[in-house]
Amino acid sequence: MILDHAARLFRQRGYAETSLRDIATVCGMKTASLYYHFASKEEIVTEVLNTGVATVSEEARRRVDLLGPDAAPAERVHAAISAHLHALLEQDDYTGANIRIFGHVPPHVRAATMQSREQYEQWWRDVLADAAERGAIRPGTDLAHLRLLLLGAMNWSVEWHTPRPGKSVAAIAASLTALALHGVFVEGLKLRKRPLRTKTRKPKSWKPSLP
Amino acid sequence: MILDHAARLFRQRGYAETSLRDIATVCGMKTASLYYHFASKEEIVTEVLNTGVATVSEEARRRVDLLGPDAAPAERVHAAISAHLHALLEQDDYTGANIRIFGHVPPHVRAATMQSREQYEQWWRDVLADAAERGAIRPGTDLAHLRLLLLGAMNWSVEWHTPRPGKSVAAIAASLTALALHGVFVEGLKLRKRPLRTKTRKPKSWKPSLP
DNA sequence: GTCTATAGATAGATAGAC
DNA sequence: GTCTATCTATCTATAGAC
Repeated sequence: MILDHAARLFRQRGYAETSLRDIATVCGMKTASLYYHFASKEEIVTEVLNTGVATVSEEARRRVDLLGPDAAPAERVHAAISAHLHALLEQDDYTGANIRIFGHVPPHVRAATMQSREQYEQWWRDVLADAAERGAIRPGTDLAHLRLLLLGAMNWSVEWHTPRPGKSVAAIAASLTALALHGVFVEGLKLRKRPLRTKTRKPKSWKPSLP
Repeated sequence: MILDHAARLFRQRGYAETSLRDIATVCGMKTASLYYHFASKEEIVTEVLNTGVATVSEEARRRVDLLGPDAAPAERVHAAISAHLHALLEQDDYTGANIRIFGHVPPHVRAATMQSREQYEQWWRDVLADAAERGAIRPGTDLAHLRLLLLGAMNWSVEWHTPRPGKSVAAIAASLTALALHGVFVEGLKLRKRPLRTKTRKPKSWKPSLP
């Protein structure tokens, strides 16, 4: 399918960096043939963007609804995080393309795909507001910041995650859920004194990876 | 300064979406004049990217070092988060441009700016590893995930933050630090029963904003 | 449905006058 | 240092044959 190839290229290279010639080539055809199926590059990218939101939105709703209406808020948040990351990193290329190129498409294309994005964002507001109403979220928490920071932590993973055996997306979801639930710091702990060092830290070799 | 204008346009519009003509225009000159100062568009973007990393790196080290070597790990992490967000959203356009376009520049430009990025990333590893060694981080925490998720939550803010009176960057830093330290969920709580509803949730009007 | 051929616009980059 | 003029490449898109 043409859109599948387009989504993959957009996710990998970006919008402006992907020409119709590139898309046509991986589809095994010439540039002009694309115009039998689509009116313009903007029509192609609009469909890719909308499909991307639909994919992650449906997956997230499905996974959360599966838990039933009386599941613990923490379970619901974990399901939402897990589903979002799955759609973004494993399901197909549409959601990842949306996240990577949305801010780089022409303004009227952004406007045309904004509404579906907003609806999905609203669903996240509802999930967190529901948890708060049920008393599961610490009073005083800024729910808007919480939502934006969680979505940011997830969305940015398209910049650094590379599928590898032993590096499961489920583990990322578990890490982020744990972070959201109870953080990572030990509190009320008597800190160990900083050990004396003559050198800074182990200059151990590290693999290049974003960011 | 030419690079200042270039950084602003790259951050606002993206790399491919910003032409040398655009940069020249806001500089009050013609395209050809840029070639007296720079050899190519790639040279311009390389300098912008490297300056972006230098800015955030210097600001973060400065802010953390200011606390002294025996400051509590939580204080150091808060300073690091606060400095990163400040550089990204308030200081100038270089860091924001780096975050937004790094994944969209030609591969050899990415390679040429990778090293400074890696060094800054390594500094974050050191900050978190130091906190862990001092016993401040819950055992079993995946430090690589923690770093990537924190940087993601921060970096993604370039996609949604718009400077507005009453919406301080310090508040975002406080929210993320609180999230990292102790999370937002109330634990061991007897959950309130979900209130019965005839309709879903308030369909209240909401303002468009990313994501 | 896919092709060849090409139009029309715009990009990065260069030559040379001032 | 900045300009005008221009080169060359590439892009989106169209026309029309098969």
